Amino acid sequence: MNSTILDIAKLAGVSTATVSRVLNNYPFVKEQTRNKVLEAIEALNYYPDLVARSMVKGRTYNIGLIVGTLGNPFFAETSEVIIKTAEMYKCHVTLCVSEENETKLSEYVDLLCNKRVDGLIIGSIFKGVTIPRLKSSNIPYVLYNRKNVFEDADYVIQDNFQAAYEAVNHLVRLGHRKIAILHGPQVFDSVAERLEGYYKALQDAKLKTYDHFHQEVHFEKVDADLESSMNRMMEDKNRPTAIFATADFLALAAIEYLMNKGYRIPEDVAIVGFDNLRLSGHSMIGLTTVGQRAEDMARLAVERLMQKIEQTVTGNSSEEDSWKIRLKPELIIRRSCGAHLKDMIFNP
Amino acid sequence: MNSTILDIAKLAGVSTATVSRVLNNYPFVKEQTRNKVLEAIEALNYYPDLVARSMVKGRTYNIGLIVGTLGNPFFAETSEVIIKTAEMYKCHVTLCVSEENETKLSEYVDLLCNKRVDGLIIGSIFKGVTIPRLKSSNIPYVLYNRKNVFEDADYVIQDNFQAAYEAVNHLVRLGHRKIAILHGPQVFDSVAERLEGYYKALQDAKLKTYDHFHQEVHFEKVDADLESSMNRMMEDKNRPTAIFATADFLALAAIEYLMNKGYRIPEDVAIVGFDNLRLSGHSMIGLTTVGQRAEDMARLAVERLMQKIEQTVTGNSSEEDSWKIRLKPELIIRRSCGAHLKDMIFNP
DNA sequence: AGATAAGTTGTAAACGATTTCAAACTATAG
DNA sequence: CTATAGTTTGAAATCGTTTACAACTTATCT
Repeated sequence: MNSTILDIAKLAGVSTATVSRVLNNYPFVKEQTRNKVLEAIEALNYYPDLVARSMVKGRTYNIGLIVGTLGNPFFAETSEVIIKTAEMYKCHVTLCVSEENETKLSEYVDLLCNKRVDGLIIGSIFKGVTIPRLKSSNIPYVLYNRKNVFEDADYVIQDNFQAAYEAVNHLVRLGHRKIAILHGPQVFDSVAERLEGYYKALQDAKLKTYDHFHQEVHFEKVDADLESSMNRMMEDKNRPTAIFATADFLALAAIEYLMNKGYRIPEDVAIVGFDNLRLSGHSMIGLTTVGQRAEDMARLAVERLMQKIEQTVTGNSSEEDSWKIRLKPELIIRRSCGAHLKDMIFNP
Repeated sequence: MNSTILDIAKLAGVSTATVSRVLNNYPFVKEQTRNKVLEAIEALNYYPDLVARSMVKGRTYNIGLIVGTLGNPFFAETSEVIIKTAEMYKCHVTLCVSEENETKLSEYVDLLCNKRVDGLIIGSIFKGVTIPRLKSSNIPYVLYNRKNVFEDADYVIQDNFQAAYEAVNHLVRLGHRKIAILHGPQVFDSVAERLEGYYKALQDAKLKTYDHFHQEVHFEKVDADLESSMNRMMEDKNRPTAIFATADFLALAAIEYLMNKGYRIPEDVAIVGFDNLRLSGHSMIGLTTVGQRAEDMARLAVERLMQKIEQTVTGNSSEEDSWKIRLKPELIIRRSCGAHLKDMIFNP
């Protein structure tokens, strides 16, 4: 169907080697032959078969990207940045959604390796999990957003601990003494670190916490889980006056729950989230939150991956350089924490 | 580095043909040899090279997906559904973001074809544009969300005209006489159709429209554009009492603008959007909007594409079946249109 | 002119699988 | 015991490129 390099060669009256040379802009091709070949290419409407090229070159110019779900705006946004950045290196990306499922993740890695992707970027990984193929094959890969598969993996993440600490501390400084936390699954090290930040902030402020003050929500059944979590948290006589949610979408859901129950935000309950989703900044919402440097994370991950791929291909993987980056996020103060109520601020 | 089928063959003491046979579960391989081969595979930690396989099979089990931007939740969500659906057909997807740029779109199609993807799903296409490679190569492809590249392309879209008609008509029935429209670029046929629906609804209700009642916002510079568009619309003495936005994110931005200017929603200005983004349903927002059947669209697009690929591969492209699907969206009534204000409804 | 270098091309071997074809082996029936 | 059909295997071609190597031309220098 498609014409091949051989067709071109025949039509132009040269060898396939020569065609390949003009295709790849080698020097030392006589202008005259180059033109003959170019004409043949034009005439036969030829396009190179990148699959064949990949096979002999040993590079596909494809990288694999595994994220939890594109329903999470963080992943959607970073995926786009990754795609665009990869493009600067002439790479395409094959996108997989793991649904945060360990088995699927492992299968994707296998499949992508079999497809001979040049490298892997993984945004969806779990605390203690090791992925066999990632160890056995020596494909370059970079983690982002989460770390902790095994010791020596390169990654770029947020400083989750610090960010959570500051977020909670902000609530403390606004006078809150009863601060609860609504968090995602602890198998994500990011969540675990945010929890630690929360506890440290409480401890430094000498505040007590209670069992019903920290509630875990499972991502698979957010709606049901959230309802019961919030019930446990708010139906106790000893109610929190502020809630730190480890993700904006949890914060938004909490707000929804609270408003439906007749609580005012932030007067009755102050809320701080984490992520800074686009909608969180909307004036009808005004969620105080931790702004992730999502774009930086995505871009850095790709740049590092490309560097590793380059090393692999040139065999210069000499240096034992590990690469672990921890970005400093920023607290974005809006309405939901009550900081705009002047009389409250700095008046503990 | 990686072991090949030849290594397996040697170790197992058979030919590569036999190895291939057990790899592909052919019948007629003696149990004993099968086991020898399996052992060798195990021993050498062998994984098939899918690139090589693609070359001889003439199928990559890869499809290309081109969307405008993952920043648009509609594309993020549909991309995920497409990825998951494709997976059921054992296909991976290479995702490209065109940024709604015609040239890029064309280049992506070229590149993806060169990569020998089995098919293409395109969500980002323009009204009059033709993409040369789509015509010249006979790669199967399906459009979704927008149509209208050239006459005979398969597509699945919303019934944008009807949906817009109903949305505007809803405002009419709520008693509004001055209904404006805030819309995206008309190069998208979806937008153009929504405009037509708007005009038809006004016409049927014998309502007048004014120049400053319809404002176009360009996606590249939404913020600046929106500000000036809304200024033109609202600073006229003859102000609309209701606005139909052809996209939720425009509606949300409009709400933000209006609230900052001190208007109350929906008492001063009623708003209806289009998309039903997740956040539009949030109780702090309550945007009345048109619910797209995004998931259906995505799933159907993949299913059709796979069908076409199957036809291509078996050569059964006999029937002249064109496939054009128009899904019926649904109006989702929430607070922003004012329908909950009982005294207004059905009392024009 | 002859040596040397530089430019230009073609032959053939990869890359790692699948697949056609024929050959060899085994079992069954007459 | 032989014909026949059904199993089981391997040799070699194939997919569409790139590339190492050798060979042949042409230009340059002494």
